[in-house]
Amino acid sequence: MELPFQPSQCQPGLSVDCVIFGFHENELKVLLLKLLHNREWALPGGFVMLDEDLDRAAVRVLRERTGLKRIFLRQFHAFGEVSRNLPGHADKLVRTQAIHPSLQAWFEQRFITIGFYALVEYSQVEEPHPDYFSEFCRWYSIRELPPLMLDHQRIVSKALETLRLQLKYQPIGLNLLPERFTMPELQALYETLLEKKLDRRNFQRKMLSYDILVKTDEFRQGGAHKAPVLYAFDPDRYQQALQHGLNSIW
Amino acid sequence: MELPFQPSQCQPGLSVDCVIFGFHENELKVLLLKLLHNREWALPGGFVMLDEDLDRAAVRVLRERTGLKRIFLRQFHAFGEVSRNLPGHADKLVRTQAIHPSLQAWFEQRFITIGFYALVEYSQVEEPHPDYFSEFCRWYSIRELPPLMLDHQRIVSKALETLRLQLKYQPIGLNLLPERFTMPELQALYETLLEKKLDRRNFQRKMLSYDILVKTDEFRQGGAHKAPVLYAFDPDRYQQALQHGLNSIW
DNA sequence: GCAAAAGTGTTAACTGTACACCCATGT
DNA sequence: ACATGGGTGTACAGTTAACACTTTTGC
Repeated sequence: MELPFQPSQCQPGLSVDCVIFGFHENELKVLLLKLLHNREWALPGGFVMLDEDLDRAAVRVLRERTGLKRIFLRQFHAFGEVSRNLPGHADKLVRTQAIHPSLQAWFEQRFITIGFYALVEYSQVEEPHPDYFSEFCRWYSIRELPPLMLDHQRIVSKALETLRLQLKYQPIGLNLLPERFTMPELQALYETLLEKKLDRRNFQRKMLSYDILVKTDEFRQGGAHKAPVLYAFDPDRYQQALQHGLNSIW
Repeated sequence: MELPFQPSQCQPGLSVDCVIFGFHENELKVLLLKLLHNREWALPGGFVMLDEDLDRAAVRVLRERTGLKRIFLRQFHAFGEVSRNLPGHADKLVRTQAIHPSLQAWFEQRFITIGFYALVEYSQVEEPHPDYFSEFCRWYSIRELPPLMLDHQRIVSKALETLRLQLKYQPIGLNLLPERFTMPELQALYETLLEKKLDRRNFQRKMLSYDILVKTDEFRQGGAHKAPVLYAFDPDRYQQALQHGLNSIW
């Protein structure tokens, strides 16, 4: 039986976990893995090779699960409470045959995990791939998450909190929306994240004033009403806005 | 010879480093440790006990170096590049007698460090205590830092960047200023961090509008001119402002 | 023609900026 | 008395929020 990784090649006691956000049907979703022989779900995660940069490990996990390379990925928190490592956890993994007995010692370690959050375009993720320990993947609306393993619920909450904080001061949407999108679609994203309605006209004006959008000469056809203009983000200006923020006090 | 810590009791390959900021004589300063038998300086840091929460480890480091307990301490980044662990580093430590040879293997590990930044009231830190590996401590203005060990320069830069980001959206000053302070003193802190002059009158109005200050009926006496009013932060409102930010777009 | 969605415009309220003026204190 | 720093006020400019009107499209 081939092992999914070599414990001797990995940084001990350290893992990365990715909260992968997608936006679909006016809902914010996260990609979760269904564990084998277990009713619980888990965040896509992995270990850090001894010769691998921390951030690269997160990129690798993301690539392996979604096939995507160029996405927004940001480190947001290190989770290091002793209590996040439940005593019987490794034992349970072996008993339920989720892992090979030779890996029990590895999973009995006390782990610190570095949380990353990723923003991906939902439709670009064709068929997410489960990892060695999981049965399959699924997108879940953050409003109705299934039971999650260990402290993964908390990790999702913290990621969401960080994402909402980002929304307040930085642009968002690139990586979450298709390359071309309409103003109402962008507004729907904001309204979902903010959990409140915004004025259509003021939203448009404000958004345009940030100067990160490019108006195309195309329209979203096929809708039941007036065809809305398609916009795209100006990648350079978007990056600028990410770095400097949209509205600082001083 | 007594060892300063038991490698077997510590989380392998993991450390915490604290960038401790203080404000004195209109300069932002950081507390640094002078390494033994070495011209380089280092951030106060330490290892994480196996039965110790990550955040607790940072609190402990801070307590051991400054004697302070109640201070602003925030995790800001995990530094995990492979390249931050220089090949000959452990060997050099042994050769210069900075560490006992029995610790060489421990220091040869690849380390990931979690960066924390702390805001402390400069005058409250009586006499900072060096640790086992260092000769003495000193406050350094961030504008003229001495040569720092490994990637500690980068850690300071990232902490400063984070602090300046905080300044843009959140209140600052509690923990950096004495309990009671004048408006011009608070302004000086902002001007130092922002590296620019602000209008005295507009600053006052804006600051008061945030509703996080309490005006006392006392004055700072002894100055050469009109005695300025002393203010204090309202702890509850300050906390609120920290959480919700001062001016969000939406 | 009507309802619903999208684009454009207008005004009033609010906020921020650039100042002027007065007060207190030590020399 | 005056120089300097501190407290308060005001007017103009710029921004935001609330809302009206017009256009397009499917039924």
